[in-house]
Amino acid sequence: MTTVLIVDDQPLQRYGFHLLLDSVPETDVVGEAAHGAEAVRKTAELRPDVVLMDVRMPGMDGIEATRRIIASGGRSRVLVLTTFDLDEYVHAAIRAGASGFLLKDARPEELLAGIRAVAYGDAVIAPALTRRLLDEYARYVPSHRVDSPEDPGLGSLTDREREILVAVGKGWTNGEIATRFVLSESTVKTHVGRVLAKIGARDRIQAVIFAYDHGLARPNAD
Amino acid sequence: MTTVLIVDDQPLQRYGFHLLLDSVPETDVVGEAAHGAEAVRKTAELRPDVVLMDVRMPGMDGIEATRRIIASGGRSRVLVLTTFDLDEYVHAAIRAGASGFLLKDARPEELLAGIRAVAYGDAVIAPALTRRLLDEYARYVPSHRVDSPEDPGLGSLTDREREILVAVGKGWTNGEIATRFVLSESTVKTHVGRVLAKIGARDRIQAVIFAYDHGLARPNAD
DNA sequence: GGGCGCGTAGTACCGCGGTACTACGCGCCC
DNA sequence: GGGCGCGTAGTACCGCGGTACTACGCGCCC
Repeated sequence: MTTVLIVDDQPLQRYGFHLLLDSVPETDVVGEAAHGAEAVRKTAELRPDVVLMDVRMPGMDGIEATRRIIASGGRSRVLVLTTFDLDEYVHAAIRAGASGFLLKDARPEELLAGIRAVAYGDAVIAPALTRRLLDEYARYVPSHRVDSPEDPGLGSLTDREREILVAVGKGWTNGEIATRFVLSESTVKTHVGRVLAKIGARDRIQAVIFAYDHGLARPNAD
Repeated sequence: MTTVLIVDDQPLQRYGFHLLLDSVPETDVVGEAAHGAEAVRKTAELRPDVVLMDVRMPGMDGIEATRRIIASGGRSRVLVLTTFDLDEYVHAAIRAGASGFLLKDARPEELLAGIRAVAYGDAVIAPALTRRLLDEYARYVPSHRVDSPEDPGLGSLTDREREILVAVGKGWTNGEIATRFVLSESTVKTHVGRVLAKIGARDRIQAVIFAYDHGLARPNAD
């Protein structure tokens, strides 16, 4: 039996969730809360297995409430429900320690499966949000154990390529680099292309970021 | 109708998937492959909507096959199936560009829902794997911190424009910013254009440099 | 009530950026 | 002497980025 606390500022929405959860035997709604502060208080008091948390609420919102609930150290897990798939919310909620994110328009079975998974200690994310999460994950999370022999790229650059990267880091266009280095633009493109491939950058913008992150470019006084 | 290519080295396993997918009207199995190389070839030939990809196979494994399929630029999406929830596989598969990961012991409805989501362009992850993914994500992905008060040029930006500049500083394309901020690409272009004009940048590359020089962007661990 | 700033959104257009090739001279070294 | 890394250069092609507009709803304030 999974105990659930429903948190939403709209009574009708709470009622709907309540009805749904009452319709199956494995969940038991132990309480409701209309805003963040009440959610934090009732979680401490009722110790539900799962807190079904709306994000947008007057006063303390769902993210801050999640943060406090997780920080309090209880074993209640939080399943966040968002109407909009605004990333700021998702990021903030992940950081706050939520166990899942589903969109409010999820089908009933999805919601129930989500609650089941969260109660079990797993986590769930709505498919529509997962796509972007994976993209971002792939970009930021270092690929330990797989590749990266300590210096992904930089060491494999030739002297010329490093010069080119520095020039790119200054914000110069291919044409400007060609003029300053006395090369054809084709040659510059060839070099830039190789640099991008070696450092794993999608375009010169990410190369600029790479240059800054690796100390190849340094802030000017503007 | 979603067309599916089944990739698994075990004939019995393929047979099981085939039966399952044939049992519902919305999926159509257009082929099978017994190893990675065959999967790559048949994907190019049959152009299925979804490739159901086993990880562990003799010869070219599912990860490498996924990498090649995604790199080839077709519109086939890959749903990876793992028997074990080994992290190395998950990481590698995310980096390879897979649209989803499910455990082989998933319930039939989960698998079908997964295929549906992936075909639709979304992504899915088995709840048991999501937990760890979120933890790692929260550890590595930097939070959107908007700091740094008054600054020449910077002060004339509206809040929205400053948000856009920060996003540009992360190396995001206009399309990515539009998706993450839930805006049209036109709107993003309008914002970016105004930002460039206000800070006196020629293009977004100089805007990235500006962001770094003014502390709006900060190096990540990479 | 009208003006204004802001955020949103669209159309049209063009050029730079990036990819995918091929090519070749030069110097080095097995 | 042939292979190889490197720097140079070209062609072809396409898409994203950026510009130049217009437009409109909303909230604020004179």
